[in-house]
Amino acid sequence: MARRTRTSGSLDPRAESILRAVIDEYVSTAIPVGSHALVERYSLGVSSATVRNILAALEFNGLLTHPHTSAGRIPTDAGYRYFVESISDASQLAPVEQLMIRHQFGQVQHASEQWFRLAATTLASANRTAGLATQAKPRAAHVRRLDLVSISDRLASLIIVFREGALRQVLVTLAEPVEQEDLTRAAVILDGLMAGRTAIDAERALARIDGDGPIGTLVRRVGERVLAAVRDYDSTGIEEVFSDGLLHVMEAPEFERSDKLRRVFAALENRAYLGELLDRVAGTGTVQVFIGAENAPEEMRDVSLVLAPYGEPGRAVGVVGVLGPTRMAYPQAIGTVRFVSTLMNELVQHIYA
Amino acid sequence: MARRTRTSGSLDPRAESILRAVIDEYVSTAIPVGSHALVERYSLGVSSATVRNILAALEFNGLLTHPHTSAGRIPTDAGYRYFVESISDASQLAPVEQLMIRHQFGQVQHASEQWFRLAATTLASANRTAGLATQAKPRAAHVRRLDLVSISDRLASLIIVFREGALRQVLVTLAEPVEQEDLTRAAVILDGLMAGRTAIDAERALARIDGDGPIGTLVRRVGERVLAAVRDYDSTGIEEVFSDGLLHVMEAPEFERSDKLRRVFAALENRAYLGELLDRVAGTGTVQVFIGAENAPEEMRDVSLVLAPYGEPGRAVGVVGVLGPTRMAYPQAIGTVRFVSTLMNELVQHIYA
DNA sequence: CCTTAGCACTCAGCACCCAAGAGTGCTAAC
DNA sequence: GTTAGCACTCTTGGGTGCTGAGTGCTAAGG
Repeated sequence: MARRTRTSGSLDPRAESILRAVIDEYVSTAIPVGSHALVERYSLGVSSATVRNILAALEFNGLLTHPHTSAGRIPTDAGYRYFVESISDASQLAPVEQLMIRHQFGQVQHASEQWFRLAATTLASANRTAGLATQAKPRAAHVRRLDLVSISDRLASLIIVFREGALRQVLVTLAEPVEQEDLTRAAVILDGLMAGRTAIDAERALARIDGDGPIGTLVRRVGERVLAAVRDYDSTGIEEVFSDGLLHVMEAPEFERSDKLRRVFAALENRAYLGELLDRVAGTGTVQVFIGAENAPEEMRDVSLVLAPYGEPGRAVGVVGVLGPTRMAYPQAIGTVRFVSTLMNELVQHIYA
Repeated sequence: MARRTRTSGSLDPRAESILRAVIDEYVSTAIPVGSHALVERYSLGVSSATVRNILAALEFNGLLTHPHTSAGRIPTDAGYRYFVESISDASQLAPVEQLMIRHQFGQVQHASEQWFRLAATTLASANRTAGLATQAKPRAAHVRRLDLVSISDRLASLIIVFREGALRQVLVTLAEPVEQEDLTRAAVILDGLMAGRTAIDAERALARIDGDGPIGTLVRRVGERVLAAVRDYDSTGIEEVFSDGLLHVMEAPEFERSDKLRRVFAALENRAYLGELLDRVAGTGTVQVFIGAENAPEEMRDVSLVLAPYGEPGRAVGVVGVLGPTRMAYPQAIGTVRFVSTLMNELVQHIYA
């Protein structure tokens, strides 16, 4: 027994193919898989006894485990990890699926802010898991445009458009009634002052304004609000994590009992950790997989994430991905996530071109 | 037995107080309540045998039921309905709670579009149920402001501000490169043309534009997109139903098994029916309660909704409310929903003032 | 040295039963 | 009209025993 004790390093090809078979089988059935089922369903060319020996070795290596003595084997997080490492480069999405996804994206070209939602929805339905996506967010916010719209006597709506097309709307209460004309005038001044600038530059520019006259005070007052909004936009790590397809996750038998399911929801609400992951992923240029207990937070223990960044490195970056049970079809997930992220790249580049 | 056979009409005061006691007890414990528990915990001044007689009568009237022979009573939908009818006018929220809610709303006065989200969140946490809210939406959309912002050579962002402050952003691809200057010029023309108009008026105005010169074609092209956006805004029944506090619903023991819980999620995704309800509620000026099987769709059978409209009748109307198990603390729910809706009224009136 | 057949052993899952307890409905007395 | 008493019902939980899947080990065979 235990011919190999190294947990890392590559496995004997036969052991590896059996690991694959176990994962394949378990991912599709959710039932622990025994030696007999393996020789029956996969042409391994050996008897169940031999398979048992290999299974025992894989278990010794920490790649498989037993729910109980007389049950079949299930992959451990380490087992999935090994599996994922061994396939992640090769996992290309089938052309049919590529086409289907591309088609979906073709439908909504014009509604920019909907892209990332669509990405989540697409990923969810393609993998039957939860899909996640964030909007592309820049390193340092650049204001592209400012506008002030009168809503009532003393209330105006301040609209800020950022370079990558994100929008912020802020209500501004005014000390005294102001006409739309004056608002427009103030907006033009502010626009000239701040457009194309980052928060720091804009602050400097604003400081040079003289506070004389009603327009001057208005500009100053609104200017402060703009700065606050820009800083806020800068500081929020993740904009908003849009998720879709939770119903798919509910279907997984491992979340049959609602307390298990609760944890999944809690995981999705754990913005702090999600944000950390997203940052980490945004740094790398490629698909990243986080499996079960590799995630620090307790409630993430039985879910896996497959995430990929998109956007222009150093300018605006967002993340798309998938969240599901650790028992997940990783090759499929990695393939679709990678494909969707390249699609999103194209869309972002289209904007910056 | 069966001294009274009328399902509607008022009950003998003693029977009513026992119905209340059953509901009160069952709502807080989720355990079927028996005659013994009632005489023990509520000072009814009669023996359990008498209570049993009354319970039997209430069951005959369809207000209570039995899960099985040797179990206590639980309220039927009709029972809840009777109960709700008997208290709905009186249910004022405790001043302490009013203060707490008011305080929460005080925090975010400036971020208009966040109001309705806050309403949902507040309702969710106050009732430990799911909170729902839609944005206030006008009968006929009035455009308040248009703006065109260059994003790249042939791509511009069209921003439409509606009277009640809602925003729409649409990407417009251009046949040939256009400078921001020309975009601004076109935006000013369109703005003059459409501001303050409904879709029908704006269409007429647009038709009168001559299509000459590059600006003319640009105006026409963008104008079409504006009309499409306005019509779209007009036609979507419900904007978006924001919900929060699903975790609370997951905690309810009746949704222990995830297939039951699934139905709740399905109910939330049933936009068609929700939209219908919201329309119905928006028509009336007051809190409406929809209990269990009173809802037509199958997946709504075991949830109740407490909804109230807010806004200015005939101008912009939205809905706030609560979704939870039929075993819900109705007086509390009705109280908070009513209170939040009046708060939202104040906010909307502030905008239209 | 690896493979395989055979066999004893383990253990979850299921069916089944039984006793306890909660609660009812009915009857007869007050 | 109310209540005590009682027989009856039905869920719940614990306990038992069986079955089948699956393992690990051993010994024989290539």
